[in-house]
Amino acid sequence: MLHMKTSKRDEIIQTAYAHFYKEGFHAAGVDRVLEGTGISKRTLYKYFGSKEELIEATLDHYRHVSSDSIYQVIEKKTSPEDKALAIFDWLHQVLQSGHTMGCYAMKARLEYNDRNSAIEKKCDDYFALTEELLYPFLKEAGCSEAKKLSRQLAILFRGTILTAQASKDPAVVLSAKAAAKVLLKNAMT
Amino acid sequence: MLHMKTSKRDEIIQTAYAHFYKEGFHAAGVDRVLEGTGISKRTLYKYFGSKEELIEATLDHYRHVSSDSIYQVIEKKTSPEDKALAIFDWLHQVLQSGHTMGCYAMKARLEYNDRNSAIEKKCDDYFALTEELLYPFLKEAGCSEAKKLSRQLAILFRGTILTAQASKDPAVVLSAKAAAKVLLKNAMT
DNA sequence: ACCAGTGTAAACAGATCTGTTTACATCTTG
DNA sequence: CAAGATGTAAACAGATCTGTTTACACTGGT
Repeated sequence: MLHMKTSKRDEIIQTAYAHFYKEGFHAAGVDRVLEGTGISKRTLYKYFGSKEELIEATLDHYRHVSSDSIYQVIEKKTSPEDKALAIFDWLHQVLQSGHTMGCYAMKARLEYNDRNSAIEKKCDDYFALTEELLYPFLKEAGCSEAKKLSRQLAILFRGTILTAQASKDPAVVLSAKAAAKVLLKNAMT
Repeated sequence: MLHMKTSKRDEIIQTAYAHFYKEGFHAAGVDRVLEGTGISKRTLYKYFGSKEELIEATLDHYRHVSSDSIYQVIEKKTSPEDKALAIFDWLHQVLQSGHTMGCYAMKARLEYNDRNSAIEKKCDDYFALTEELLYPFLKEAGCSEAKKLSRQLAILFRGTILTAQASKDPAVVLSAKAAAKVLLKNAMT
């Protein structure tokens, strides 16, 4: 029973996630999200108090999916340097698989800037993940000012996601990874 | 006569630009954009065939305003290295003046991804400007692979705009500028 | 068999969206 | 003054938006 509830909830989240990702948050209405799923609006509004609450849930979903996917690539690397740079390998891989929709959280962050602080927070928390992911590897690699570098690489990484989405050219990622390598090498005193 | 026409057109563009920037493109309706301006919808649809055509015009407007603003900061710098890095000074200045709405073209690009190719193109052209702006300065500074570096710095810059918008912390820009300096120095063989 | 829980389907409310059309005011120019 | 261009105001069309409500079907546990 509780299991079925959760699965229904997840079903809604996944459908909504796909629609919002492809069409945008304001552009995709709740009706269209549910269209053809056999799920009624009533059910949606039972699990989620509002469309924006549903969006928050999809951001949680994105965080989990995205995190798992990145760590799968990281785990294949051995050295802490390679683990830190693996985010670029991950992105390159994603782009080559044909996914050019960019970062879900970035879309949400820009569409709800100064409009919904709960959504803003979920996005900002997601952004913070990149820095938190990088830090221990940079520390382990023995680089000076690991905190500062993790922030710099995270900034570079965000720019890479956006630029790769716009240009649809995976080579952008290689270019950015080369820059990341320079920054990493420079921090190794 | 022609002058008045143009001024009316510009008036619409500026009002629309402000609304779309603050509220988002799908979130701001044409009615709300015109509300309180004394301009009728009929006039808007005379100058612009559709809302999306109007959005294209606001992107042109943003390109001009933004370009002029950046070059004003660049002109104060003397060395080509400082001129190349001036985009970060410009951004820092913008943020400290309280503007935290991010990049207008970035918003448009993400909101109309795979939905309107004319808008996508205007945004992509805007993004390309950064690289085109950087290139001659890097070349003049005598750095190797100026093309590659201009792209890398542009990527870093885009990430900086996004991160600064989300964090609302101008210090992010200083951190990114430091990274840019490292990349620049590294390219000076 | 019964009842509570869970679900769909669909009408409904009230707002808002893009875009058109009608009617009327104002302003310039001959 | 008269003609034409340009503008506002406002109704209108038809679609879509979020969110609520009503009515009814199914299902599992006792």
